[in-house]
Amino acid sequence: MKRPTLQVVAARAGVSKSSVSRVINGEATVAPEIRDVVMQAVRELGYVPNGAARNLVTRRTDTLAVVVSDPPQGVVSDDPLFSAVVRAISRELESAGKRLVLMLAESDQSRFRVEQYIAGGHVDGVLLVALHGTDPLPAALARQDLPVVSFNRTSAQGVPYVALDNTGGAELAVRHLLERGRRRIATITGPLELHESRERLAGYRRTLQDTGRRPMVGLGDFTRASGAQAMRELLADDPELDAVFAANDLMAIGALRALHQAGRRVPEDVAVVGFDDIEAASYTTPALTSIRSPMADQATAAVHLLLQLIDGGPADPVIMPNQLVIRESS
Amino acid sequence: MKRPTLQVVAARAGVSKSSVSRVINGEATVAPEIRDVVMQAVRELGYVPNGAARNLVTRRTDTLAVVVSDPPQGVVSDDPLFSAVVRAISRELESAGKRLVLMLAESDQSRFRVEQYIAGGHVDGVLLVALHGTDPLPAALARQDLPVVSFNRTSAQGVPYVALDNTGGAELAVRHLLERGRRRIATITGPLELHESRERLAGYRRTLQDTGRRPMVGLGDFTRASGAQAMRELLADDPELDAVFAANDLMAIGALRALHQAGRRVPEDVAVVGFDDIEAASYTTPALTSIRSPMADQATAAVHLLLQLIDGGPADPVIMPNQLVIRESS
DNA sequence: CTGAAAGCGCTTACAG
DNA sequence: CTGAAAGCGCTTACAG
Repeated sequence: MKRPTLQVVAARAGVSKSSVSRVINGEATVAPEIRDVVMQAVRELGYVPNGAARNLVTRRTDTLAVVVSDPPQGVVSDDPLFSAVVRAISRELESAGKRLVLMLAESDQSRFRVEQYIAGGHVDGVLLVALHGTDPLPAALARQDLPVVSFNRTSAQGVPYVALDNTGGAELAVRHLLERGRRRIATITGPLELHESRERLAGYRRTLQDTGRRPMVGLGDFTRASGAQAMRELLADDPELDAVFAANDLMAIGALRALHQAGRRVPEDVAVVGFDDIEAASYTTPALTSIRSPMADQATAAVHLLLQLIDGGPADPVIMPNQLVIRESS
Repeated sequence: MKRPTLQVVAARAGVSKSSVSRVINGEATVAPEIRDVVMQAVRELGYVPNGAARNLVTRRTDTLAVVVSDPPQGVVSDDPLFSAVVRAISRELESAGKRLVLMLAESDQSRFRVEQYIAGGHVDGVLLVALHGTDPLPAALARQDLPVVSFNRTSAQGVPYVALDNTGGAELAVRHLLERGRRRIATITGPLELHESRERLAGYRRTLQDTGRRPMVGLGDFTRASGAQAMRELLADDPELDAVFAANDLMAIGALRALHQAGRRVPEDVAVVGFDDIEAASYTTPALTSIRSPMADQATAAVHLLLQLIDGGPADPVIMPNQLVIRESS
């Protein structure tokens, strides 16, 4: 059975299509008796406006795209934070009466599809998550003169963002290790294509440098396996190291495992600090000290910024502060 | 600057709108020279068809909704599997040229919004994830005569599903513990509103029953914290228990921690088996034995089933088998 | 405050 | 194979 249209609601209510439309859209200038008879008809017929027809004329879709631009290995979208971020975004959009189209851009082809989709006028704005520094997407989207907000800092000009204070977070971590009396503090980095990885590394370097210590850098890619691998390499390079700052918790968990296998006690022999404070950080043995990133708040802020931008408001970048959470591993 | 329409492409190419439309949609009956001149104009103008206008007439949107019907605590959407599932679905849809609208239905209000959205003709089909046994959504959606596939078995009649063999998985786990010579095997359940929780519990009960052993059931809700809590209670009830089957890995991880704190060695004193085989299972100390659920395959199968249904094909339920992965904890 | 009419940008029979 | 015309289901000036 076909879905009823405005037309048939109007017929049923004995008024014009215009009036039905006005009632549906809650316009003030409608006589109460017309409102009532229309609402009655709407209810009886189970009428719901056709979205496509409405979008076509209003040029609004009340839909925002969340584009996760992530390499195929899934640096970000396999991350436990992914759910938290998507969830927070979804809730925020929901309470604003908007919808969320999720697109993963893992390849050039899918990146192209994203652009096409956006160009097709399907969404009112775009939230970019997990960009590489060299990602072509922000620039491409900015060209479409559609509101865009990035969840990371980007190299593209004029794309507003809501970012973590990654440098500051790394400083917190390293300073904490120094205060604990650690002398040989290594770091395990995320993939260096990502801004946040570079910033966390920079924070580590700068803090060590201020105290005249030598940096020791192991390369990871934000996965547990890479954290374990980098830890083994760091131990081989300097068996005397007494602390490690991993640029995210997953790698810290991998490092804990590698340290355990190498017979090192944590924190007695080697102190470990992670970054993100995912739920799993409380459940490792020993429980992991970490830098808490307010991901949910960041997501909320990003959505707000985007909605504000869509309404023609200003778009000043936002930097979210972090917090050190001390547990057993340091 | 306004986006170009079919109209202006036609003018530029010196042909009718009909012809442009045919070229865009790749119809065979177009003269090569017309095709060329149209493609040229499309390229020069950067033309992309307006989605709303197209949807309005074709009645297809090439968009599918993924509805995560989850209580506010987020039993499922905070789960590490959430990313894996969403990711697999997204990839599969992408390769089929479809889009994904993600909706979380956490309250009656948001459930209503989901229904409205679906009724608005915005999507061609719906994939339901994480249903309670009593969730009203499947029935409500089925009434809209729109293709629906559930990621769980549902109580609603006529909603095809792709489910795990939860009962069989639980049997694998318990049988394994019995083979290891364990005598007092407890279980920690998921929230019993969820079908899968009940099925895993049923598999546990049946297997124990077959060997005449007494069931010991602790109630959890799929979170780590609940696993730890249930483990403490089970230990208080029966300090002699020598094995526990947790209905998911997160709870198993919580249980490991509680056992550690209670001074029990794993697996010497108590063997532990989880369910799902999330990545974290390999990184616990000791590494966790688990039942591997082919979540990605399940997601792929669900998408296939839905696409098939949309094309008017049959919709036979699918049950995915599980596999025991033995590690150090048992 | 209400209604008739135009129009949003496409696709699709229908002639030719 | 191509084009003119109708129509998808809405909203929105414009009269009244």
